[in-house]
Amino acid sequence: MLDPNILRKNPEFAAERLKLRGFDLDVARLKDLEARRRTHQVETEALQKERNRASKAIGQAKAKGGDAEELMARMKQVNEDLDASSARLQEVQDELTSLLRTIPNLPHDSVPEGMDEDDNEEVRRWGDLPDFVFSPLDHTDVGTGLKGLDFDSAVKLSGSRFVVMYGQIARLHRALIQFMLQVHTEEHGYVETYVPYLVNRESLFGTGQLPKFEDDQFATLGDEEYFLIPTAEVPVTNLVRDVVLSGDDLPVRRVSHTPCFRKEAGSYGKDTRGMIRQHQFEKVELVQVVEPARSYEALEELTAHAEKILQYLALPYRVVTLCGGDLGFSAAKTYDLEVWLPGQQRFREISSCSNFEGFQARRLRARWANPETGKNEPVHTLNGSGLAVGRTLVAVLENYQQEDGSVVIPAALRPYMGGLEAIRAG
RNA sequence: GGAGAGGUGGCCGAGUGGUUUAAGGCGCACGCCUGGAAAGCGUGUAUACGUUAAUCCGUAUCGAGGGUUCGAAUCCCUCCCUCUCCGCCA
Repeated sequence: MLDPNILRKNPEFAAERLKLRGFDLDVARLKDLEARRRTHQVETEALQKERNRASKAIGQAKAKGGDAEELMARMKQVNEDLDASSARLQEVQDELTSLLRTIPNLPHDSVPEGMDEDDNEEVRRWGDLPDFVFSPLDHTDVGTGLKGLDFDSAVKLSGSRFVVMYGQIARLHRALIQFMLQVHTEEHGYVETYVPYLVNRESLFGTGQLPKFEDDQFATLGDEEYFLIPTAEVPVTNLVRDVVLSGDDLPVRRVSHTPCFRKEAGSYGKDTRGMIRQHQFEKVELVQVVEPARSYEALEELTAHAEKILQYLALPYRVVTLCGGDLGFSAAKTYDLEVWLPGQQRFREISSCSNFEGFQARRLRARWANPETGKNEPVHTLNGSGLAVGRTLVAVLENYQQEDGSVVIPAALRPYMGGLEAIRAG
């Protein structure tokens, strides 16, 4: 949720910033609703004041054994007016709230203009693109060739957009998770965090998936309503919901490995082959909760932490700043890490690192006691994949494939693979 | 699945229809006291919105929503959540 004071005091400014992401803020409607809210609020409060005063007078009169009939009769009219007035106020407030909830975050000043991913701005590249003497396969062919990936069985069990893994490939997948957790906890100072994979409606609202993106979420059937988490961001960030942190608690840095479940509604026919876009995938997620003044510094750090994994794995990648039009609903600024996939001859997203500023924090009522102002103020929240495990497996299979169909195991992963140096067929 | 208890400010906790304007305590902040500290004493200490130059002040908020009433933390209804015990269970 945006800071309501910005919308109240300077809606033109908000509209200007929102234009950058292609969102059209109806300033006239907003102003009209605000004006009406104010009118109805003043009116309602005046009537409430009248009621409170009269009630007290009645109480005092009765305490003295006096007669309060006349006063009580007069209150009938006041109460009727009050009912009507507060109904009008409620109506306007509901309309304002639902409008407010559909407004995305304001992009940061440094966010480039643009409509879609073609307008994203490349910040830097790391690593040399591999030079294959043969024509590299995509991960689907590499994995099925090694009998480590099985999409046909997954279709039987569940349908499309799932995978079954066997043997050393399944183990490699697990090794990636262990390796990522190891680096982030031991080298980057994150606290390993285990969380529920089923969450309630309130949690999804807190991080911004609801109410707007309910169609993308899997939910359980039956009396109890649970949503399957689309990312660990949801449970981990919601840990600070309704919490007032002290300055000493900050920054909060948590890393969590979870499966993620997404309907991928609206991406029918996109990436149907292989394990790029799955309904279920593993991810190691980095979450930070920081004091507002430090959040952009934290975004750079968090992005570097995610990059470190790709560097250890010697996977070439680039960093792009998402343009306004490509920015997620809750984010003020996002860097995507895109890894090179030789099978597709292109860079593909493997991590998304975002600063949400106070947008999530206001929804979550996540605050900190600012020693300078002496007030409880919204914190800033950030997160980023460190990394998407399935896609990292894809990148390893494609970048480390050999002409004979085997896959060399990156040196950094060998300790997690019992020293194994390559995965071979048979 | 069954039975019971509970939800009040940053925390604990009193409060069964009207001086509750939410007592009291803890914590915190400031002051007094002190050579310095502790103890003690005093003052202050929620959020949002409205009003305002600012203060004052007003209104709302006692898990949520609805109802009864001139008036609800308190009575009634519905829902949510937490805890305890029993049963089942990896």
